[in-house]
Amino acid sequence: MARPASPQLTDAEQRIMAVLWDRDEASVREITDVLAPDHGLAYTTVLTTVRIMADKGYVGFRKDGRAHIYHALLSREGAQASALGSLVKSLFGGSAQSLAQHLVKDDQLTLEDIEALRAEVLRKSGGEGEP
Amino acid sequence: MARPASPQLTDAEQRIMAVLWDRDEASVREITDVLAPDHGLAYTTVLTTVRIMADKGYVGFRKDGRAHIYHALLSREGAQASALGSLVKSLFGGSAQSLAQHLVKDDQLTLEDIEALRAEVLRKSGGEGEP
DNA sequence: AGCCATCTACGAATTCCTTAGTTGATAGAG
DNA sequence: CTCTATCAACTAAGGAATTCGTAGATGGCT
Repeated sequence: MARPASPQLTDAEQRIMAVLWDRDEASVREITDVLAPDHGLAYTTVLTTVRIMADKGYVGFRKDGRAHIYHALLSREGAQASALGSLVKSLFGGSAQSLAQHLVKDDQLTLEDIEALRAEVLRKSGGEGEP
Repeated sequence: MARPASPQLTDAEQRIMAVLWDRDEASVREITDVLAPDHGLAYTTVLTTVRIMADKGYVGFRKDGRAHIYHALLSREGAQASALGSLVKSLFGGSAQSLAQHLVKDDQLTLEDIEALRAEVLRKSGGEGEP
């Protein structure tokens, strides 16, 4: 009857993880300052969230004087894959192609970007066992 | 001091919107049945959610006997752009190219898909003022 | 009418997000 | 050494979101 716990990173958690992925480790003060321009969250908000994330095992920390210095325990790639997968499924009918078309339509992918994607696909399917 | 209202569609709202976008209009019973295989939500859960969405102005409805038949009042494209934008920003450092590379790496975009994207870009930049 | 199925309405329980207020420890002044 | 200012952590509380059970209303069927 109650709301189930979120199976993947929530928005607040994502924001904080992004900071930790960018700089390997950071104090609550640093995270708050980095997030300030876009979100302007209170220090205690960030503190509470990272503490919960530590309880969940998403982040670890070491003590430096009084402060806790946090670091990510989840990979950026895994979180990206999870979030991307659920977005494709829920809003794009399971079609990654449909999502990509959207990016093109909004001018977020240039011709150069697409050539690079094409090269990547060819590299993958072309060299299939050759180091 | 409280959590601010979500600026965009939440997960539960997205699920329901996806159904309404697929079939123009639907009763609570229909939405519940469509969502059943993947999510198995109770009828009343769906009912409560669509009612809230109606309050927010996300969906409208007409009465058919006792039942309410709901229809979307938001465009699929707008929701896609909003969700995609925030995902790119939060997890991919603002780089749509990085997101696309991820799709390629996970074999979610085929060579054919990419050729189609390429054609689309060329069509856009090619015909630039011709009706 | 009376019964049954189905719908809406309401509210409880739980998680998530946010912040104010409190507590505790460290450092510096006297 | 004590007092105080500062800074970090912790606690508590409240609103938003999600889930579902229970109750009430309504229409069809015998």
